[in-house]
Amino acid sequence: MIPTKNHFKKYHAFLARQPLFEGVSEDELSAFVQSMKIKQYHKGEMVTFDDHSHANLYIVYEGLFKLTKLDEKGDEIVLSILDKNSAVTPMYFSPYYDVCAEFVKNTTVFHFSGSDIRRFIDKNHAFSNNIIQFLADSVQTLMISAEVLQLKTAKEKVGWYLVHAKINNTFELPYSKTLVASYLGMKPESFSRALAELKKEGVVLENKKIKLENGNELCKYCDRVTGSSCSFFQTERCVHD
Amino acid sequence: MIPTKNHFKKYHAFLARQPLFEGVSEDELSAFVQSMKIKQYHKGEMVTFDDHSHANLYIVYEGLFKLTKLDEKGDEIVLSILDKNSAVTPMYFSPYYDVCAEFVKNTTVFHFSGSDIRRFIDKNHAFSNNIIQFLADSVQTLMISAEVLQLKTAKEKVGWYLVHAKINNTFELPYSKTLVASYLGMKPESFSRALAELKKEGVVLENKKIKLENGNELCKYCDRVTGSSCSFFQTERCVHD
DNA sequence: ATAATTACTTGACCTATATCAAGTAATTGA
DNA sequence: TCAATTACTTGATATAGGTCAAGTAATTAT
Repeated sequence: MIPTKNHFKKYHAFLARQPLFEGVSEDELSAFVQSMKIKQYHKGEMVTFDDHSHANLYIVYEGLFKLTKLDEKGDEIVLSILDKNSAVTPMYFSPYYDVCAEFVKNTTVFHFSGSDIRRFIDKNHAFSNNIIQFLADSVQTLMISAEVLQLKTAKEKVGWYLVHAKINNTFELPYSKTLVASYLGMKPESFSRALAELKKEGVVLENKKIKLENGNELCKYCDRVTGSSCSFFQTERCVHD
Repeated sequence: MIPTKNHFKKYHAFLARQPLFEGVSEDELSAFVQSMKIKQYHKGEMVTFDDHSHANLYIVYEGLFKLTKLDEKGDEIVLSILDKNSAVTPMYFSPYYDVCAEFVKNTTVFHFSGSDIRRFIDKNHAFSNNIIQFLADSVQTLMISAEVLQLKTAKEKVGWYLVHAKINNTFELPYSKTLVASYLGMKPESFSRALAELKKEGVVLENKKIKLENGNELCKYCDRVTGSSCSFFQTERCVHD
């Protein structure tokens, strides 16, 4: 699907808000919108990147899906959860690396071909730097995930996940328990039991809303990078130094 | 330590061989060598990146160390093992992300300051693209590690690690069993038991040398990305399609 | 509005790998 | 070269979280 003139302004404005396009001029951004393709996926769909789609860069306009890696036995790991404004680019990966996108909701993604992206990188310095920052963020996120998945107990994993919702002030679990559990590398049963443990510590999750008795019950589950965007950070209320 | 004129040519040649500097002209490379600093670390040393060293890019000239993340209990995960020619750049990471370098052997690293690297990226297109490729490779490696660590059994993890040595034709375990075990997120005892299991399948590890009865015993532990550089790949001897 | 489906919970039980312990083998360093 | 240290192995035991089962609650679709 090619964006109609009708929608052009809307998409332009959407891209302008993306960190990937920060510092990119209006004119240059228009060139991006011109080369952009739109694709919709249905809830329940599972798509693997083939040689061709490997070369693309994707930005989620609307919806929800998870990037997973499946093994022969049918077990899966969730590499990341992507929703509105998330981006993913397998374009620099080996074409033999087969990840899978599983769509949790009906989803609209914008994508750019590998050759277009390479052209933009070559002539647009801000964009090139944004790509570097985007990849570096991905590296850091994956390193933190590795740490969470390998070092933390079930209760600590859930506490760690919930503390994000406290820091961004939504106090809400953004996805279903099952989805979050799989992202944390645990089974829904274990997630449920971990929540029961946390309840004893004053952390209650009631229809996706997190309620805290004193307000600092989740601090012990926080990591420093996440904590650095907390309003408590570097005050005496914060556990980090 | 600043490189002496004496060593200048040697270091220049070393950098010229690094993928990070591929496509960078001789002259430009000389500018890199000028701005380069050298640091040596001793076996057993443990160093965390402070606000300042966070900004650097490091390349290992000689030696061996592991990048780890420690938790309060003293448990650690090994994010990567770095030896000659390995590179690492925390420069794009949050200054609050505290990883640790543990030196396994006496090690010499070259490093470049964040501001120098940013300058090089701005004026050198090939270098900028190399940085993008380097970060993308890191992302892919971390994703594959996540998969190996979460989805595979102890025996599968060890088999997966050993298959690399078959594919690169060294048939040698490059590091100590304990180090490899920690990289695979397992204890030395489990590594030892996994090796005992593999022995039953015809895989023998004898003073770091891998011996195979038929030659294809490790193929079942291979992943497609690793397998794509195997001489069996896309022949009938390969398990991948 | 109601049936069907999916999400979540709780209990009983199982299993892979960690832990602890005690030993042998290999490496390092005076 | 020999003592000290570190690396590795093997067995016994513990445990966190997975699996299976059966139920309730919440969504979704007709």
